[in-house]
Formats: sequence, C-alpha cells, structure tokens
Amino acid sequence: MSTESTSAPDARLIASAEAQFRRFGFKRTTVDDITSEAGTGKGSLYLHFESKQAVYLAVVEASLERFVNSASQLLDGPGSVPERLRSLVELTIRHYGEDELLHASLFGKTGLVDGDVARMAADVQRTGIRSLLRALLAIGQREGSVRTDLDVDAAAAVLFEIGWAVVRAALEGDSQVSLDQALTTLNQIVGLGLLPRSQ
Amino acid sequence: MSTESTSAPDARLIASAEAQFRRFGFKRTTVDDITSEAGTGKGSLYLHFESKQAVYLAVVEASLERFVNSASQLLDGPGSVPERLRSLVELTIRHYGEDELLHASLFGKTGLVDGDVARMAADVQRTGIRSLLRALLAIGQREGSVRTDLDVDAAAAVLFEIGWAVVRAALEGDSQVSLDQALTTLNQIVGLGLLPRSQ
DNA sequence: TGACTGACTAGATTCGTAATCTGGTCAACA
DNA sequence: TGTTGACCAGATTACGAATCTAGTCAGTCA
Repeated sequence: MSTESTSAPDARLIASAEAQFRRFGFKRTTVDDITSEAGTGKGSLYLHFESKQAVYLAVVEASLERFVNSASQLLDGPGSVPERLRSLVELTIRHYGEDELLHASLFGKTGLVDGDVARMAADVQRTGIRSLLRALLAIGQREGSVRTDLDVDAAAAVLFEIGWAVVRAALEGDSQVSLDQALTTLNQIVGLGLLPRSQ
Repeated sequence: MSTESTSAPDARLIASAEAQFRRFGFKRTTVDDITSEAGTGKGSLYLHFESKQAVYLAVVEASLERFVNSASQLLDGPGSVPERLRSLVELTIRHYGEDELLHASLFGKTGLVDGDVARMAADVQRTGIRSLLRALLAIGQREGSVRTDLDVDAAAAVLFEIGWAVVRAALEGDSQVSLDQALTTLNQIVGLGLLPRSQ
C-alpha cells in the first residue's frame, strides 16, 4: 500500500503495475502484487482492465507515449529529414537501452515477458513509431526535402524496419561494425535515397 | 544404415546428419541416430568432428554454401547493383522460405534449434551473406555504379541488416505493407542512395 | 600399428504426481 | 452502487525416480 491514494484508482494501478513489471517482469508480477501495492482490492483491477495482459499493454502504451513525446520534439526540430532520422535512431537506442520494459517487450529477449504479451506489446510500439515516421515523411514531402514519389506508408514501414534493425544490432551488440559507422553509412544510403531527385 | 557406404565417412555423416536435423531438428536428433544412419560407429563421428554442435554447424555451412552459390550467379549477372540487391532479397526469401534448416538457424523461431547453436549458425550465415554483399559493392564501385565514398564494410553490414529486416518481415508476415511494395520502396530508397553522386 | 568401435558414465532431461500458486469471478458487503 | 476478498479451476512448480544421451576410451580387428 505504498502508492499514495490521492490519485484515481486506475492511475494508481498503472503506476503500481509499472513498478512491479519493471522489477519482476510480466510473469513474476501477480495481480495481487499490483492491487495491494495500489491499495485496492483485487476485484477492482477488473473494473478498470479486461485482464492482466490489458494492464501490461496499458503500461507499455504509457511508457511508449513518453518516448513518442520526446521523439516528436526532436522530429519537429531543425535539420534535414535524414538528419532527424539519424537523431531518432540515436534517441531510440538511448531510450530503449535504459527502458528495460520497452526493450524486453519489443525484442522479447529476456525472460521478462512471454510470447503472446510480448507480441501485442511489440505491435503497440511498432504502430506508434511507424506513425511517427509517417508524420515526419509527410512533413518532409510538404517541405520539399523528401521525394514526393515515395509512398509514405510503405516508406514508413521500410524505414521502421531499417531503423529497427540498426537499433537491435546496437543494443544486442551483434554488429561487426561500430554503431557510429553504421549510422553514418545508413545516413548516406537512406539520406540520398530520400532527397528529391531534382537536387 | 540406409546411406550408401561408397562415399567418405565424413561426407556420409554430414548427409545423414542433414537429413536427421531437417526432419527432427537439432535437439531431437541424437548422435546415435546420425552414426547408425551413416553406417559408422558412434566414436567415428568424433574422429571427424569436435562435437554434435560442430556437425550441425558443418551442415549449416554446407547448406549455406549452396545458397551462396546460386546467389553468386545472380550477383554476377546483369542489372544495376540495386536491382541485383532486390533480386538477392527475393532469392533469399524464396530460399529461406523453403529451407527450414537455415530459416530456423537464422531466426531461431521454431523449437528446432536451441540458443547457443542457433546463434553460432546464425553467425555463419551472417558472415557468408555479408561477404557476398561486400563483393557486390566492391564490383559496383569498380564498375562505377556504386558511390566510391561508401565504406564497403560498413555498407555491407548496413545492407545486410536492412535486407535481413525485409526478409524477416516477409517470412514472419508481420509487415503491414505488402512485400512487393516494401521491396519497391526499399529499392527506391537504397537504390538512389547507392548511385554515384555524379549521376 | 592405427583406424575404428560400442559399452560405459556422468550429467542432463523427462516423467509422474503431489503441492502450491494465481488469474479471474461473484456473492456479500458498506 | 461501487468495492471487496474468499473461492475455484486450471496452470505452474517441486522433486525424486527413471530414462536418455553426448562424449570417452579400453579393447578389437585389419
């Protein structure tokens, strides 16, 4: 019952759940843990959430939202679209390197989360980040710094996969090339590929 | 003892092991299975190989070599480097879609192979395919169809990650965009990124 | 003599099952 | 009417016994 009872019950539940999930992972956190820490009865959790999985997804969504917010600032900032993409990749590596919860959910690596839940959580993240990219590309096309003959949806999907690969390689450390070199090269390749042909 | 005893013992062992691994996976295939199928005593396997893992890696290497051979023909063929890259991705998807052994080893998805072995087998494949890409890029630079300011090693690593992501997305089917659209977009982005600036 | 074998072993894995745990429910409660 | 926590079925764990198997090496044979 350490979480204060000042805020709304569902916020308390999320906060409590987040703390527990971060410490123990999805499997080893019990619904009893969450509710007693939040200071509610067990049944109350089911007034606000469909299931334990739903609580987990809500936590991931909240955490992702914070990441997307800081990423949005960056993407609205100055610099060419390729430059901002590079910054986004760097930010993602930093953020995901620190946020074990998002990391585990997206890559499913550790024993913190199991199959189904991890897949759903990964979907949430993929969708969120992809729409971030879509927005950036659309802005770039309007500004004239991105080729207009690119299909924004497809390009966002491909860029996500590319960026994801680099982030994964950086975080898992299974790349043979230094991160900086990879980012520079990626920027060279993707950068010129996004520029309008007229240039 | 169904494998003919005409060929050399180590070739017989590899052939027998490959058949067993394909059918049952690494874990459920026993050394006894392999040697009795190859018509040798159990101890003989250890005259030719360090361990069961080593046999598995040899099988993966042999299978990869066949893939690399058909890929090499393609990469030596006509077309711009980006075009040939696209063909390579398509070939990879086709090949890995059929070859459960390579697929399982690279993506570690199914229960056919477990952690350590899968990682080593994946390394073998990464190394092989990456040097394929390195060669293609070097040729492209000599031919003038690839920018010479690209670091070939880094570009090969990045292209591998990019291609890998697309192949994985295609095989796992977790992409929101059709494969063809993804390939076309990838080609647009990567293609223009590889072309010499003079163009 | 040296290539080859297969019985053997230690350690891992599987199996059976009893004990425990936990997500989700719902009758009782305030 | 909103909240609770005792309760339940099914999942998970614990654990000792039985089984399996990667790797070895003393012995066989050509």
